[in-house]
Amino acid sequence: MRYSKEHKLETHARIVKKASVRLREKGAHGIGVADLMKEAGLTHGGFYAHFDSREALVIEAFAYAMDRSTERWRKLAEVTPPKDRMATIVENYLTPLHRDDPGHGCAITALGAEVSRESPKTRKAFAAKLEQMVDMLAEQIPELPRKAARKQAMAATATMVGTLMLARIAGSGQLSDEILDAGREAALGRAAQPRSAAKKAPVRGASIPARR
Amino acid sequence: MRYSKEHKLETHARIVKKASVRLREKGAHGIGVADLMKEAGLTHGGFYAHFDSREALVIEAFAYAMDRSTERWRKLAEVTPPKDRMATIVENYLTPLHRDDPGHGCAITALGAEVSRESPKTRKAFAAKLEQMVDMLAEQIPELPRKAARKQAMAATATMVGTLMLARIAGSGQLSDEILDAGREAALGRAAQPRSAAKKAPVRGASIPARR
DNA sequence: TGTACATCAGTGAACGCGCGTTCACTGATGTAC
DNA sequence: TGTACATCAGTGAACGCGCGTTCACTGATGTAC
Repeated sequence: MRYSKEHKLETHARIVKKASVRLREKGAHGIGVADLMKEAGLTHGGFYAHFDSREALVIEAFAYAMDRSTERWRKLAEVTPPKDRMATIVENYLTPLHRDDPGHGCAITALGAEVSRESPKTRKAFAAKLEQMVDMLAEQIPELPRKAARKQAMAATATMVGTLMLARIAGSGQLSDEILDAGREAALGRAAQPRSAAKKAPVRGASIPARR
Repeated sequence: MRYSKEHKLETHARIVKKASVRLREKGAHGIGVADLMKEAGLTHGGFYAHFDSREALVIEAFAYAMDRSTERWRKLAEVTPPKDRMATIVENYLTPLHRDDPGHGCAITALGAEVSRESPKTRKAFAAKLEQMVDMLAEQIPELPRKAARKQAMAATATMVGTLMLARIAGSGQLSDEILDAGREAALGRAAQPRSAAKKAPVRGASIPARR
């Protein structure tokens, strides 16, 4: 069964995409090559026609997840008035929906701690994507000088990531919602003027297609 | 070789203590039972005289790490003027030393994301310890009403945890230090008045014995 | 245009290895007499 | 006090299993003639 030129690329992309979801759900070591291939409708034997090693797939899948998030926030910012951009991102990030669906959510929260323990190659690849994301967020604060905007973007990212992680540890009950509230308020207070809608239920996915 | 009554308890405690370090360093699944026992100077066969399963040790080790951290911050607050307490904790938390020594550092940052994927039993045990830590921190903000203090404690914890995680992803270079700076500033700005020493090198371990 | 051959993405069995767990055994020390 | 026995923390071999990786093979389709 020999396939057309694009077929291999499509298959490769499908494996990466599915892996990026399952790895975020189960952790960087929580799912094996065989199951990852099954996700893409293949058997494990074909894996090494696409990747040099399991680690190579992990690196690609992490990069994919980070790129999708960065792109998602960038698009969300694009359709939002400049002064509300950071606030809108925070509100879309710190939601019960995001907390309860790590597979389609932020790779930093889901995999960041594990990444810091991986090989330098994996860690550095992830760090580069992290910096890209921070840069993109800094661009959403044009009213500040570059360096200050970067600092604010880093702090906002840290608060969002930390809050989401604490909320996931707490499960999905009252404590968890309390944590989301606290983090949202803190990140909003620092990020920008709270929008009029700041106290209403967040609207994640309303103006931007849900990530898949 | 039959031992005295206390001997088993001492051995048990030693296994838990050593495991809490190695698990924070290597991740919740990054080190095996045999190596954990070797850390305590024992062989793997004796493990099940002390624990029902590997997971049981993991739960104890996580609880131990969280208790030590909570106690550490509580003691540090005790020797600090009330209005500087949160700031002092933040300064002691967000340091290159802490970033580069996860084994003796915060279990939330090192293991939180993995915990959220573990069994409900493990996750709930960890969540209970997290809430204890938040309560302890809230007590360090007596000038606020209970609920507001809790919120602030949660937000500060989230910012600290998130910042430390981002800094570890970034390694130990310039980007990483920039992240620590940004997080410190954000957490301080929210936590309390920055101390006069806020811009100097942090003094982690100066007034409080280093954790071991 | 038609035919023979080459290609290579994908299959499924097999590999070596490390893991969590089990188990028969050891032997120093506590206890019963 | 002295002696025989019981205890049980700790040892090290063995188990079953799942993992990442390798490999001989397949067969539909591209290519050479």
